[in-house]
Amino acid sequence: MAQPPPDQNFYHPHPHPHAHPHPQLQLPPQFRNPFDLLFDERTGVINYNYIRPYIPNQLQKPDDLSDSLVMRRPRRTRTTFTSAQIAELEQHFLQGRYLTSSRLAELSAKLALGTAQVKIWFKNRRRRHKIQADQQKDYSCDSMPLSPAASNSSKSETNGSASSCGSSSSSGSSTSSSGPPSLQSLSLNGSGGSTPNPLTPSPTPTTPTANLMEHYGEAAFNPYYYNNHHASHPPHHHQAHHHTHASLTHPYAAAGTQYYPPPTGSLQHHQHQHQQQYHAHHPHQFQMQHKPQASSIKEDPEYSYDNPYYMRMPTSLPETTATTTVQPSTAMSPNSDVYEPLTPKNDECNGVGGGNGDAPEDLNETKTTIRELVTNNANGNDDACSNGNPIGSEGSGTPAINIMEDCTGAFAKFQKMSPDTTDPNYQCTMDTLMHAYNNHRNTSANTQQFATYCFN
DNA sequence: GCCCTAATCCCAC
DNA sequence: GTGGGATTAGGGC
Repeated sequence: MAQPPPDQNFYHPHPHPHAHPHPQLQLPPQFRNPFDLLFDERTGVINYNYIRPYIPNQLQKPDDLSDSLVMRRPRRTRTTFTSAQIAELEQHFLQGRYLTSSRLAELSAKLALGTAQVKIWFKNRRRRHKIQADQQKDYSCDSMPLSPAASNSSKSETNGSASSCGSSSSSGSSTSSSGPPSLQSLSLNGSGGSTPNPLTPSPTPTTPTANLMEHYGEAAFNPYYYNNHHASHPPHHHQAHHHTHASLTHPYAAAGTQYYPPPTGSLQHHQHQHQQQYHAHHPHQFQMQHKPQASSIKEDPEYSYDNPYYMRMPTSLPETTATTTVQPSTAMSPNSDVYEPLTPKNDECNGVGGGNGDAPEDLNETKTTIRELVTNNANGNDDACSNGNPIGSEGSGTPAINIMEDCTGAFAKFQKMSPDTTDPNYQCTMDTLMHAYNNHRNTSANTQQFATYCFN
Protein backbone atom coordinates (compact mmCIF):
# COMPACT_ATOMS: atom_id res chain seq x y z
CA MET A 1 0.00 0.00 0.00
CA ALA A 2 1.46 3.28 -1.06
CA GLN A 3 1.92 5.75 1.66
CA PRO A 4 1.09 9.38 1.07
CA PRO A 5 3.94 11.76 1.54
CA PRO A 6 4.13 13.24 4.98
CA ASP A 7 2.64 16.62 5.30
CA GLN A 8 5.07 19.10 6.70
CA ASN A 9 2.32 21.11 8.20
CA PHE A 10 1.86 18.53 10.85
CA TYR A 11 3.90 17.58 13.75
CA HIS A 12 5.18 14.08 13.57
CA PRO A 13 6.12 12.82 16.96
CA HIS A 14 6.60 9.38 15.57
CA PRO A 15 7.87 9.72 12.09
CA HIS A 16 8.15 6.04 11.64
CA PRO A 17 7.25 4.85 8.20
CA HIS A 18 4.65 2.33 9.21
CA ALA A 19 1.25 3.46 8.36
CA HIS A 20 -1.21 3.68 11.16
CA PRO A 21 -4.66 2.29 10.64
CA HIS A 22 -6.78 4.25 8.29
CA PRO A 23 -8.81 6.92 10.10
CA GLN A 24 -12.02 5.44 8.85
CA LEU A 25 -11.40 2.46 11.00
CA GLN A 26 -13.04 2.24 14.35
CA LEU A 27 -11.51 4.56 16.88
CA PRO A 28 -11.90 4.39 20.62
CA PRO A 29 -13.69 7.25 22.34
CA GLN A 30 -10.52 8.82 23.55
CA PHE A 31 -9.72 9.72 20.00
CA ARG A 32 -11.04 13.16 19.65
CA ASN A 33 -11.47 14.58 16.20
CA PRO A 34 -8.94 12.29 14.73
CA PHE A 35 -9.37 13.88 11.38
CA ASP A 36 -8.06 17.08 12.78
CA LEU A 37 -4.81 15.33 13.13
CA LEU A 38 -4.96 13.35 10.01
CA PHE A 39 -6.37 15.54 7.37
CA ASP A 40 -4.71 18.57 6.00
CA GLU A 41 -7.52 20.68 4.75
CA ARG A 42 -5.15 22.67 2.62
CA THR A 43 -3.67 19.84 0.69
CA GLY A 44 -6.29 17.23 1.30
CA VAL A 45 -3.58 14.86 2.31
CA ILE A 46 -4.19 12.35 5.04
CA ASN A 47 -1.30 12.06 7.34
CA TYR A 48 -0.92 8.40 7.85
CA ASN A 49 1.92 8.96 10.22
CA TYR A 50 -0.27 10.43 12.75
CA ILE A 51 -2.95 8.80 14.73
CA ARG A 52 -2.72 9.50 18.38
CA PRO A 53 -5.34 9.37 21.07
CA TYR A 54 -6.31 12.65 22.55
CA ILE A 55 -6.44 12.68 26.31
CA PRO A 56 -7.43 15.95 27.94
CA ASN A 57 -4.82 17.11 30.34
CA GLN A 58 -7.21 17.04 33.20
CA LEU A 59 -8.17 13.47 32.71
CA GLN A 60 -6.26 10.71 34.23
CA LYS A 61 -4.45 8.50 31.89
CA PRO A 62 -6.04 5.12 31.57
CA ASP A 63 -3.82 2.46 32.89
CA ASP A 64 -3.94 0.53 29.72
CA LEU A 65 -2.45 3.36 27.73
CA SER A 66 1.23 3.63 27.57
CA ASP A 67 2.93 6.92 28.18
CA SER A 68 3.85 7.14 24.58
CA LEU A 69 0.20 7.35 23.68
CA VAL A 70 -0.85 9.87 26.30
CA MET A 71 -0.04 13.32 25.26
CA ARG A 72 -1.37 16.70 24.70
CA ARG A 73 -2.82 17.14 21.32
CA PRO A 74 0.18 17.81 19.22
CA ARG A 75 0.42 21.07 17.50
CA ARG A 76 0.61 21.73 13.91
CA THR A 77 3.86 23.23 13.01
CA ARG A 78 3.55 26.90 13.45
CA THR A 79 2.55 28.59 10.28
CA THR A 80 4.54 31.55 9.18
CA PHE A 81 2.31 33.73 7.15
CA THR A 82 3.80 35.67 4.36
CA SER A 83 3.56 39.41 4.31
CA ALA A 84 1.11 39.18 1.45
CA GLN A 85 -1.05 36.83 3.42
CA ILE A 86 -0.95 39.08 6.42
CA ALA A 87 -1.86 42.05 4.32
CA GLU A 88 -4.76 40.24 2.81
CA LEU A 89 -5.94 39.01 6.15
CA GLU A 90 -5.66 42.45 7.63
CA GLN A 91 -7.57 43.89 4.76
CA HIS A 92 -10.35 41.41 5.28
CA PHE A 93 -10.28 42.09 8.96
CA LEU A 94 -10.68 45.73 8.15
CA GLN A 95 -13.81 44.91 6.29
CA GLY A 96 -15.20 42.78 9.01
CA ARG A 97 -13.95 40.98 12.00
CA TYR A 98 -16.02 37.92 11.34
CA LEU A 99 -16.07 35.72 8.35
CA THR A 100 -18.83 33.70 6.92
CA SER A 101 -18.13 30.26 5.70
CA SER A 102 -18.13 31.39 2.11
CA ARG A 103 -15.78 34.21 2.87
CA LEU A 104 -13.61 31.89 4.81
CA ALA A 105 -13.42 29.44 1.98
CA GLU A 106 -12.71 32.15 -0.50
CA LEU A 107 -10.01 33.67 1.61
CA SER A 108 -8.37 30.40 2.44
CA ALA A 109 -8.31 29.48 -1.21
CA LYS A 110 -6.98 32.84 -2.20
CA LEU A 111 -4.23 32.73 0.35
CA ALA A 112 -3.49 29.05 -0.02
CA LEU A 113 -4.12 28.57 3.65
CA GLY A 114 -6.23 26.09 5.44
CA THR A 115 -9.58 27.29 6.59
CA ALA A 116 -8.57 26.47 10.11
CA GLN A 117 -5.58 28.72 9.82
CA VAL A 118 -7.66 31.57 8.52
CA LYS A 119 -10.17 31.08 11.28
CA ILE A 120 -7.48 30.95 13.88
CA TRP A 121 -5.90 34.04 12.49
CA PHE A 122 -9.16 35.95 12.75
CA LYS A 123 -9.79 34.61 16.18
CA ASN A 124 -6.38 35.64 17.39
CA ARG A 125 -6.71 38.93 15.63
CA ARG A 126 -9.96 39.66 17.36
CA ARG A 127 -8.43 38.70 20.63
CA ARG A 128 -5.46 40.95 20.04
CA HIS A 129 -7.68 43.77 19.03
CA LYS A 130 -9.80 43.44 22.09
CA ILE A 131 -6.85 43.47 24.42
CA GLN A 132 -5.46 46.54 22.79
CA ALA A 133 -8.82 48.23 22.69
CA ASP A 134 -9.19 47.62 26.39
CA GLN A 135 -5.78 49.06 27.00
CA GLN A 136 -6.53 52.07 24.91
CA LYS A 137 -9.84 52.57 26.57
CA ASP A 138 -8.33 52.40 30.00
CA TYR A 139 -5.69 54.83 29.05
CA SER A 140 -7.98 57.23 27.32
CA CYS A 141 -10.44 57.22 30.14
CA ASP A 142 -7.82 57.70 32.78
CA SER A 143 -5.40 60.05 31.23
CA MET A 144 -6.57 61.79 28.16
CA PRO A 145 -7.67 65.36 28.59
CA LEU A 146 -10.95 66.22 27.11
CA SER A 147 -11.07 68.43 24.15
CA PRO A 148 -12.38 71.88 24.87
CA ALA A 149 -15.64 70.88 23.35
CA ALA A 150 -15.93 67.83 25.48
CA SER A 151 -14.86 69.77 28.50
CA ASN A 152 -17.45 72.37 27.85
CA SER A 153 -20.18 69.93 27.38
CA SER A 154 -19.17 67.86 30.32
CA LYS A 155 -19.65 70.80 32.60
CA SER A 156 -23.35 70.67 32.17
CA GLU A 157 -23.87 67.14 31.04
CA THR A 158 -22.67 63.76 32.00
CA ASN A 159 -22.81 62.18 28.65
CA GLY A 160 -20.06 61.88 26.14
CA SER A 161 -16.68 60.45 26.70
CA ALA A 162 -16.42 60.71 30.40
CA SER A 163 -19.51 58.80 31.30
CA SER A 164 -19.30 56.23 28.61
CA CYS A 165 -15.70 55.56 29.44
CA GLY A 166 -16.77 54.29 32.76
CA SER A 167 -18.95 51.61 31.39
CA SER A 168 -17.51 48.41 30.21
CA SER A 169 -18.01 47.92 26.57
CA SER A 170 -17.31 44.27 26.36
CA SER A 171 -18.01 41.09 28.11
CA GLY A 172 -14.40 40.73 28.99
CA SER A 173 -12.72 42.53 31.77
CA SER A 174 -10.32 45.31 31.31
CA THR A 175 -7.18 44.13 32.86
CA SER A 176 -4.51 46.51 31.86
CA SER A 177 -3.73 49.61 33.78
CA SER A 178 -2.18 51.68 31.09
CA GLY A 179 -1.91 51.90 27.40
CA PRO A 180 -2.15 54.21 24.50
CA PRO A 181 -5.07 56.50 24.24
CA SER A 182 -7.93 55.57 22.10
CA LEU A 183 -7.86 57.32 18.84
CA GLN A 184 -11.42 58.10 19.45
CA SER A 185 -10.46 59.95 22.52
CA LEU A 186 -7.79 61.70 20.61
CA SER A 187 -9.69 62.85 17.66
CA LEU A 188 -13.33 62.10 18.01
CA ASN A 189 -14.08 63.22 21.44
CA GLY A 190 -15.78 66.33 20.41
CA SER A 191 -19.10 64.66 20.21
CA GLY A 192 -19.65 64.79 23.91
CA GLY A 193 -22.09 67.61 24.05
CA SER A 194 -23.65 67.15 20.72
CA THR A 195 -24.39 63.48 20.81
CA PRO A 196 -27.66 63.06 22.56
CA ASN A 197 -27.43 59.32 22.59
CA PRO A 198 -24.00 57.89 22.98
CA LEU A 199 -25.24 54.61 21.69
CA THR A 200 -25.95 55.91 18.28
CA PRO A 201 -23.54 57.12 15.72
CA SER A 202 -22.73 60.65 16.42
CA PRO A 203 -24.90 63.10 14.61
CA THR A 204 -21.98 65.42 14.88
CA PRO A 205 -20.32 65.50 11.55
CA THR A 206 -16.85 64.39 12.21
CA THR A 207 -14.19 63.11 9.95
CA PRO A 208 -12.53 60.47 12.02
CA THR A 209 -10.75 58.76 9.25
CA ALA A 210 -9.54 61.98 7.80
CA ASN A 211 -8.35 63.11 11.17
CA LEU A 212 -6.64 59.93 12.10
CA MET A 213 -5.12 59.29 8.78
CA GLU A 214 -3.75 62.75 8.57
CA HIS A 215 -2.37 62.59 12.03
CA TYR A 216 -1.09 59.08 12.13
CA GLY A 217 -0.46 58.47 8.50
CA GLU A 218 -2.19 56.41 5.97
CA ALA A 219 -0.30 53.34 6.94
CA ALA A 220 -2.10 53.14 10.22
CA PHE A 221 -5.31 52.57 8.35
CA ASN A 222 -4.38 50.75 5.26
CA PRO A 223 -2.30 47.64 5.21
CA TYR A 224 -1.95 47.94 1.49
CA TYR A 225 -0.52 51.33 1.88
CA TYR A 226 1.74 49.96 4.48
CA ASN A 227 2.98 47.29 2.19
CA ASN A 228 3.44 49.55 -0.75
CA HIS A 229 5.01 52.40 1.09
CA HIS A 230 7.00 50.81 3.83
CA ALA A 231 7.94 47.34 2.92
CA SER A 232 10.36 48.55 0.34
CA HIS A 233 11.74 51.34 2.45
CA PRO A 234 14.30 51.25 5.15
CA PRO A 235 12.85 51.38 8.61
CA HIS A 236 13.91 54.93 9.17
CA HIS A 237 11.52 56.03 6.50
CA HIS A 238 8.79 54.55 8.49
CA GLN A 239 9.74 56.44 11.55
CA ALA A 240 10.30 59.63 9.69
CA HIS A 241 6.87 59.27 8.26
CA HIS A 242 5.34 59.18 11.65
CA HIS A 243 7.40 61.99 12.95
CA THR A 244 6.10 64.05 10.15
CA HIS A 245 2.58 63.54 11.30
CA ALA A 246 3.27 63.53 14.97
CA SER A 247 5.94 66.09 15.02
CA LEU A 248 5.04 67.39 18.41
CA THR A 249 4.59 65.57 21.62
CA HIS A 250 2.48 62.66 20.74
CA PRO A 251 0.15 61.29 23.33
CA TYR A 252 1.51 57.84 22.80
CA ALA A 253 5.03 58.96 23.20
CA ALA A 254 4.07 61.01 26.17
CA ALA A 255 2.51 57.98 27.72
CA GLY A 256 5.79 56.22 27.46
CA THR A 257 4.22 53.16 26.01
CA GLN A 258 5.49 50.87 23.38
CA TYR A 259 2.61 51.51 21.10
CA TYR A 260 3.48 54.66 19.34
CA PRO A 261 5.72 55.31 17.72
CA PRO A 262 6.50 51.67 17.18
CA PRO A 263 9.62 50.60 18.95
CA THR A 264 12.68 51.07 16.89
CA GLY A 265 13.84 47.58 17.46
CA SER A 266 10.76 45.97 16.12
CA LEU A 267 10.67 48.31 13.19
CA GLN A 268 14.09 47.22 12.21
CA HIS A 269 13.07 43.64 12.06
CA HIS A 270 12.53 42.04 8.77
CA GLN A 271 9.53 42.96 6.78
CA HIS A 272 7.29 40.17 7.85
CA GLN A 273 7.61 40.75 11.51
CA HIS A 274 7.71 44.44 10.93
CA GLN A 275 4.35 44.28 9.34
CA GLN A 276 2.85 42.01 11.90
CA GLN A 277 4.01 44.17 14.72
CA TYR A 278 2.87 47.28 13.02
CA HIS A 279 -0.68 46.13 13.05
CA ALA A 280 -0.34 44.93 16.55
CA HIS A 281 0.56 48.45 17.52
CA HIS A 282 -2.05 50.17 15.44
CA PRO A 283 -5.33 48.53 16.10
CA HIS A 284 -7.26 51.74 16.18
CA GLN A 285 -9.29 51.42 13.11
CA PHE A 286 -11.61 48.83 14.52
CA GLN A 287 -12.84 50.55 17.57
CA MET A 288 -16.43 50.53 16.56
CA GLN A 289 -16.78 46.89 15.83
CA HIS A 290 -17.81 44.26 18.24
CA LYS A 291 -18.87 40.75 18.30
CA PRO A 292 -22.32 40.12 16.96
CA GLN A 293 -24.81 38.22 18.97
CA ALA A 294 -24.22 34.52 18.77
CA SER A 295 -24.31 33.37 15.19
CA SER A 296 -26.69 35.97 13.98
CA ILE A 297 -24.53 37.47 11.33
CA LYS A 298 -24.70 35.11 8.51
CA GLU A 299 -28.36 34.53 8.05
CA ASP A 300 -30.01 37.17 10.13
CA PRO A 301 -32.50 38.84 7.81
CA GLU A 302 -32.53 41.82 10.11
CA TYR A 303 -28.88 42.28 9.47
CA SER A 304 -29.51 45.40 7.58
CA TYR A 305 -26.83 47.38 6.01
CA ASP A 306 -28.87 50.44 6.64
CA ASN A 307 -28.76 49.98 10.33
CA PRO A 308 -26.62 52.82 11.58
CA TYR A 309 -24.98 50.53 14.05
CA TYR A 310 -23.41 48.66 11.26
CA MET A 311 -19.91 49.45 10.36
CA ARG A 312 -19.43 52.08 7.80
CA MET A 313 -16.18 52.25 6.06
CA PRO A 314 -14.82 55.33 4.44
CA THR A 315 -15.68 55.43 0.81
CA SER A 316 -13.58 58.42 0.07
CA LEU A 317 -10.66 60.06 1.62
CA PRO A 318 -9.29 63.51 2.00
CA GLU A 319 -7.38 64.71 -0.95
CA THR A 320 -4.17 64.48 0.96
CA THR A 321 -4.54 60.73 0.97
CA ALA A 322 -6.45 60.30 -2.20
CA THR A 323 -3.57 58.57 -3.87
CA THR A 324 -3.61 55.73 -1.45
CA THR A 325 -5.32 52.48 -2.05
CA VAL A 326 -7.95 52.03 0.56
CA GLN A 327 -10.39 49.65 -0.95
CA PRO A 328 -14.03 50.48 -0.90
CA SER A 329 -15.29 48.26 1.79
CA THR A 330 -17.30 45.33 0.79
CA ALA A 331 -18.79 45.73 4.19
CA MET A 332 -20.70 48.55 2.65
CA SER A 333 -22.57 46.18 0.50
CA PRO A 334 -25.72 44.55 1.73
CA ASN A 335 -24.61 41.55 -0.22
CA SER A 336 -21.35 41.42 1.56
CA ASP A 337 -20.80 38.50 3.80
CA VAL A 338 -18.23 40.22 5.91
CA TYR A 339 -20.04 43.19 7.23
CA GLU A 340 -21.15 42.97 10.77
CA PRO A 341 -23.37 44.76 13.18
CA LEU A 342 -22.29 47.27 15.67
CA THR A 343 -23.91 46.80 18.96
CA PRO A 344 -24.64 49.85 21.05
CA LYS A 345 -21.92 48.90 23.42
CA ASN A 346 -19.48 49.32 20.63
CA ASP A 347 -19.49 53.01 21.03
CA GLU A 348 -16.74 53.03 23.49
CA CYS A 349 -15.88 56.14 25.36
CA ASN A 350 -17.47 58.79 23.30
CA GLY A 351 -20.30 57.58 21.23
CA VAL A 352 -18.74 58.32 17.94
CA GLY A 353 -19.34 54.89 16.60
CA GLY A 354 -20.48 53.98 13.22
CA GLY A 355 -17.16 54.56 11.66
CA ASN A 356 -18.69 57.34 9.70
CA GLY A 357 -15.57 58.43 8.04
CA ASP A 358 -16.90 59.77 4.85
CA ALA A 359 -15.16 63.06 5.05
CA PRO A 360 -16.79 65.01 2.27
CA GLU A 361 -20.22 63.94 3.35
CA ASP A 362 -19.51 64.91 6.91
CA LEU A 363 -18.11 68.17 5.84
CA ASN A 364 -21.22 68.95 3.92
CA GLU A 365 -23.29 68.01 6.91
CA THR A 366 -21.23 70.29 9.06
CA LYS A 367 -21.60 73.11 6.65
CA THR A 368 -25.29 72.55 6.38
CA THR A 369 -25.63 72.56 10.11
CA ILE A 370 -23.69 75.74 10.44
CA ARG A 371 -25.61 77.27 7.65
CA GLU A 372 -28.82 76.57 9.51
CA LEU A 373 -27.30 77.80 12.70
CA VAL A 374 -26.18 81.05 11.22
CA THR A 375 -29.37 81.51 9.30
CA ASN A 376 -31.50 80.93 12.32
CA ASN A 377 -29.29 83.13 14.34
CA ALA A 378 -29.44 85.90 11.82
CA ASN A 379 -33.18 85.56 11.61
CA GLY A 380 -33.51 85.79 15.32
CA ASN A 381 -34.55 82.19 15.65
CA ASP A 382 -31.72 81.26 17.87
CA ASP A 383 -33.22 81.36 21.28
CA ALA A 384 -29.85 80.90 22.80
CA CYS A 385 -28.65 84.08 21.26
CA SER A 386 -30.65 86.66 23.08
CA ASN A 387 -27.94 89.17 23.55
CA GLY A 388 -28.90 91.07 20.48
CA ASN A 389 -25.56 90.54 18.96
CA PRO A 390 -25.98 87.48 16.86
CA ILE A 391 -23.77 86.31 14.15
CA GLY A 392 -24.85 87.94 11.00
CA SER A 393 -26.23 90.72 13.05
CA GLU A 394 -26.42 92.79 9.97
CA GLY A 395 -29.82 91.32 9.65
CA SER A 396 -29.11 88.43 7.41
CA GLY A 397 -27.22 85.24 7.71
CA THR A 398 -26.10 85.53 4.18
CA PRO A 399 -22.73 87.13 4.86
CA ALA A 400 -21.73 84.41 7.22
CA ILE A 401 -22.93 81.78 4.83
CA ASN A 402 -21.05 83.38 2.03
CA ILE A 403 -17.96 83.47 4.10
CA MET A 404 -18.38 79.85 4.90
CA GLU A 405 -18.91 79.02 1.31
CA ASP A 406 -15.80 80.90 0.45
CA CYS A 407 -13.85 79.23 3.15
CA THR A 408 -14.54 75.67 2.33
CA GLY A 409 -10.91 74.82 2.46
CA ALA A 410 -10.62 76.33 5.87
CA PHE A 411 -12.66 73.51 7.26
CA ALA A 412 -9.63 71.41 6.79
CA LYS A 413 -8.14 73.30 9.65
CA PHE A 414 -10.41 71.52 12.01
CA GLN A 415 -9.49 68.18 10.63
CA LYS A 416 -6.04 68.62 12.00
CA MET A 417 -5.37 67.66 15.51
CA SER A 418 -3.56 70.03 17.68
CA PRO A 419 -1.15 68.71 20.24
CA ASP A 420 -2.36 71.47 22.45
CA THR A 421 -5.58 70.27 23.93
CA THR A 422 -6.34 73.74 25.13
CA ASP A 423 -6.42 74.90 21.59
CA PRO A 424 -10.03 75.71 20.86
CA ASN A 425 -9.43 74.57 17.33
CA TYR A 426 -8.63 71.16 18.65
CA GLN A 427 -11.16 69.33 16.64
CA CYS A 428 -13.36 69.82 13.71
CA THR A 429 -16.58 68.98 15.32
CA MET A 430 -19.74 70.82 15.85
CA ASP A 431 -18.67 71.11 19.43
CA THR A 432 -15.59 72.92 18.43
CA LEU A 433 -17.45 75.16 16.12
CA MET A 434 -19.99 75.81 18.77
CA HIS A 435 -17.19 76.43 21.18
CA ALA A 436 -15.83 79.05 18.88
CA TYR A 437 -19.27 80.34 18.24
CA ASN A 438 -20.15 80.65 21.87
CA ASN A 439 -16.91 82.33 22.66
CA HIS A 440 -17.37 84.92 20.05
CA ARG A 441 -20.99 85.51 19.58
CA ASN A 442 -20.99 87.75 22.57
CA THR A 443 -17.98 89.63 21.44
CA SER A 444 -17.99 89.57 17.70
CA ALA A 445 -19.44 92.64 16.25
CA ASN A 446 -19.90 91.12 12.91
CA THR A 447 -19.82 87.96 10.98
CA GLN A 448 -16.40 88.54 9.67
CA GLN A 449 -14.85 88.24 13.08
CA PHE A 450 -16.52 84.98 13.74
CA ALA A 451 -15.67 83.64 10.38
CA THR A 452 -12.13 84.82 10.73
CA TYR A 453 -11.88 83.10 14.03
CA CYS A 454 -13.33 79.88 12.83
CA PHE A 455 -12.06 79.49 9.37
CA ASN A 456 -8.69 81.07 9.23
C1' DG B 1 15.24 35.45 27.66
C1' DC B 2 11.82 38.33 25.64
C1' DC B 3 8.26 39.18 22.54
C1' DC B 4 4.80 38.13 19.22
C1' DT B 5 1.46 35.17 17.80
C1' DA B 6 -0.20 30.58 15.82
C1' DA B 7 -2.32 26.93 17.84
C1' DT B 8 -4.66 24.56 21.55
C1' DC B 9 -7.79 23.87 25.45
C1' DC B 10 -11.94 24.85 27.75
C1' DC B 11 -16.31 26.57 28.38
C1' DA B 12 -20.59 29.20 27.03
C1' DC B 13 -24.10 29.92 23.92
C1' DG C 1 -20.42 24.78 15.46
C1' DT C 2 -18.52 29.10 16.69
C1' DG C 3 -17.33 32.40 19.85
C1' DG C 4 -14.11 34.33 23.64
C1' DG C 5 -10.71 33.72 27.41
C1' DA C 6 -6.77 31.52 28.93
C1' DT C 7 -2.88 29.19 27.88
C1' DT C 8 0.90 26.87 25.48
C1' DA C 9 4.55 26.85 22.59
C1' DG C 10 7.15 27.96 18.00
C1' DG C 11 10.15 31.11 16.11
C1' DG C 12 12.64 35.46 15.50
C1' DC C 13 15.47 38.71 17.70
